[in-house]
Amino acid sequence: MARAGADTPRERYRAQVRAEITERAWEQIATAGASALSLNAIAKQMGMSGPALYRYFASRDDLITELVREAYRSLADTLRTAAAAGADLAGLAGALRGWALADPQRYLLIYGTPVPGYRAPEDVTVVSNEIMTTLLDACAALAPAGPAAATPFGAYLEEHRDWAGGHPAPSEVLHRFLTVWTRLHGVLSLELAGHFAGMGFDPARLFAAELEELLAHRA
Amino acid sequence: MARAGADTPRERYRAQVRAEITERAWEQIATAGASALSLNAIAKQMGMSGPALYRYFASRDDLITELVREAYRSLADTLRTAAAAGADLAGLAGALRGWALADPQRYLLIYGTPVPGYRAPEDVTVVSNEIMTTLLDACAALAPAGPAAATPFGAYLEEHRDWAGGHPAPSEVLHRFLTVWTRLHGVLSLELAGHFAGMGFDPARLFAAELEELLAHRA
DNA sequence: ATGCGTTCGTTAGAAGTTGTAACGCACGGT
DNA sequence: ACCGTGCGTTACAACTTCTAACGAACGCAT
Repeated sequence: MARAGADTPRERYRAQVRAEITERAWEQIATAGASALSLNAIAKQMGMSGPALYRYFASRDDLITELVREAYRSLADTLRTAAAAGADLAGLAGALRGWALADPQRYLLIYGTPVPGYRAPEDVTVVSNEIMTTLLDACAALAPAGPAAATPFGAYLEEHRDWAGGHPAPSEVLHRFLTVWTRLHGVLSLELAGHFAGMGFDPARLFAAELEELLAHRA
Repeated sequence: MARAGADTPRERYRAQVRAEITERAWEQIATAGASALSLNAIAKQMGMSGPALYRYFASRDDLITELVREAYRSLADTLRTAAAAGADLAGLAGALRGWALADPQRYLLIYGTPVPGYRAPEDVTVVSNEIMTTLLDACAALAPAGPAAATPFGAYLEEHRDWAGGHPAPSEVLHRFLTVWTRLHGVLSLELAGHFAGMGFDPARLFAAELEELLAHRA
């Protein structure tokens, strides 16, 4: 009987083939988007017949789900590594932007347009929580959060802070985290979607300005 | 010879069929997303054979482009109407959110994940500019913009304001518009993508809080 | 070393998609 | 009343995902 993390030759081969499949899939997604991902094309690139891939992924959606998993894990690793290296919120924001620009479609696979019916599997919500916790920690480490930081929405969040998973941060910091998240995503996603393309200014500067204001008014 | 806006019976019929096609297309997109749009399914819903639709749209991408056009026009009309009715920036933000929530996939068709190679046709950039101008006007009408509003990025924008199309607003207002746009989009797109789903708080409150801060610190 | 079972990759095929080609028919302007 | 333009049809090509059945190779156990 094969255990979960067993290391039989068959499983090592299987893991390697799965890795090559996702690698080719990332190439396709980067150049043509997730909707254009073709199992047949991947199979031909690997020198196999189309149906062979179904030994490794039950369906196309299954492969995409694995890609979503990888994307979440990659982002969580990137942020955790940066935080472990002593990065503050500004450092994490920079790491986030770098990660997103390295493969825009990978970022958009997570935070872009979702398929209406799709439900993410349980394990990605765990990694998603790790990402949010890393940013939340950085927000908490920023300011002593004097009483002037109190906001009406922060007070409202006091009664709706279950999503923070028992994080000890005061509700003003939760509010702070949400503004950090939404604002960085706002600039980043519009940049990745190309909406600043013909406008002539450097999106990096807008991102930096938004981050600046985020660090200055620590309301 | 048929002129551009002619009203021959044939053209009226053609316009009506095209309208019904896009209507069915919007239904499909709303329930299954843009990537699941099927010309065949639309044709069967209308009681025609598949290839018949190619008399009205040269390709699937052509249909989607028309939907993008309709979405841009609809949003531009919504904002222009609200502005004409005397809505200030807060009113426009509310109109924007209402329009987005009415059909999330329609919003995401414009501001969501783009297909890497896709280039929007010229006429949608015109409507897109109208949308931005409406918001820009509302930003300009807000504050007298005292000298305290000057920002480094605003100064940078002074030399990169071609995209504003000769709008007379000072560069600080241009910066203000960009923050309004990116922040509202940040909250809205994460809400529409369902990333606040399991978190228990009301996204409307976060949107309102972000708008509040946008109106308060008119930096 | 020699089975034997699991797993892999194959081909064949079903059901779906977009899109083209060729064929009538019916509508509308002259 | 005619006659051309445009519309809808069926047939087909080329693609997609995905299932089914078959054969071969691989690895574990004896």
